[in-house]
Amino acid sequence: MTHTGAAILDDLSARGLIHDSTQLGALRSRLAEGPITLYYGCDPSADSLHVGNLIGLLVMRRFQLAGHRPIVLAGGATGMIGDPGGRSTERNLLDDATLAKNLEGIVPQLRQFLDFDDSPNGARLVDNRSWTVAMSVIDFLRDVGKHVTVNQMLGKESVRTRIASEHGISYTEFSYMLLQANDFVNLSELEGCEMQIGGSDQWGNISLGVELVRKRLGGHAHALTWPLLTRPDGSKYGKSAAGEQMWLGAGRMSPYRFYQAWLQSEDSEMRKLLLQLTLLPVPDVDEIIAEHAEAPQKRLAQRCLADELVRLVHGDEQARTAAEASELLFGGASVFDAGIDTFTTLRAEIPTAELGRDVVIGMSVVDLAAEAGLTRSKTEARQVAEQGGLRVNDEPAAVDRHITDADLLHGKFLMLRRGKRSHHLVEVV
RNA sequence: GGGUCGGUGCCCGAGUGGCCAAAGGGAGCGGGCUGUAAACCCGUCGGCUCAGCCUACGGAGGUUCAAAUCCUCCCCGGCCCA
Repeated sequence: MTHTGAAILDDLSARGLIHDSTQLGALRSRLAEGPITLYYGCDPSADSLHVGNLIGLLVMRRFQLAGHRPIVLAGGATGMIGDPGGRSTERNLLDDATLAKNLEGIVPQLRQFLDFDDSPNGARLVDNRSWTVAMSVIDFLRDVGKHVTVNQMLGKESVRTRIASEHGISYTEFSYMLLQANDFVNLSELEGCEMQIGGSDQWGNISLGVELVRKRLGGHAHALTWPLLTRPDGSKYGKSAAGEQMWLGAGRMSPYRFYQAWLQSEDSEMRKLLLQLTLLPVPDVDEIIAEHAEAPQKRLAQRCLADELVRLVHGDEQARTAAEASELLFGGASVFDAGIDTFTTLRAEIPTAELGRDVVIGMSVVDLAAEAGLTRSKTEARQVAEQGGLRVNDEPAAVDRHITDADLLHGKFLMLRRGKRSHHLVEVV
């Protein structure tokens, strides 16, 4: 067990994970007294979590490893309302069925990060619908609304920007922060929860919750936020360099694609990413960075990051496969030496088109590239071929190249490659 | 409601009867260099049955041998007046 007691604050600080917080001194002495219960809210608006949730999950993990008790709040109720922050238009309300389906996808992902066992610091998953749905309007106004002034609410950045926008903000979304604040109160009462954590964009909502807990219960309430993870150009780490949404669900983004996305991180970002997105001890990270600096072309740091993350999100087995696939596609080995099991593995990791044998044999590469989805059109395929960027089984293919039996490896696989980084597999069925 | 300016390819933006699939820039894509990077250089950048054809310049009609460019009506946006 690492960083017990208050030492975890020093670790978080060393990783650059503390942005806003309530009185750090008070929090430190509280943590020194013994295990604390804390919570982190996830938005269940999709059936998978995404990179935006990574830091939260990991910070929860760090606390759990330090002996504290994490609660994941799946915002079933708040998810139906929608946080007004960061968006310019009204959000669609989620219905029960969608919510249930989304939770089904998210729960297994949470289990990858946290131990949900019976031990004193076993994680808990709660849904705020359990105390929100049953609450009457009268109770809400009396127990929550009464303690918060509209002046306070209007002062929040998320509300201000929405009021200034042409679409405005509905009363429903305006109420969001009250529901979230009420969550903290309920978790405090029901679970003895004393702290809420979240990204810095949540600070407004979180601090309101802290105030409400203090007013309503007179109890302890602490809060901590981390800075939002951004790229050097200021954009969020929500998408890969290729522009794909970075989901944690294998069904939405294959482990290989996920691995590749992190592998392509910039040198200048590596220390921050390793510190904030992995559980590697700080000294180890510094060692990796030092070694990386001596031979950046080896991309040791990127490999460590990608490997750690795939292992955390998808497990050891997937991390191994993703690394293997990457080595095969980029390591310089010939596809002619690859066994059939390798193709079977690749098949699950990269886009694969299934086509009939009679269709493929005799087909021109240009047509095949377009048909397999490697290019958007035949014209594009032709242009890529003319510029020497189209390959069949790693051999440059001219525009007039046609597929023959000899091109089918193991009698059924064919590797199409566009440029250096884009691969499609064709499987004859 | 009146007036006025404008709506061009993924985005910005030239073009005001033929030489326009339409300047220039950005993004994208391929090549070179390299580290599956950054920067930089070169090329490419609507589609197809590709020396040609088809579809495109807000929408629908019209004038003309010929329209993104002219005319009519309609839709949408900016600004000014009421």
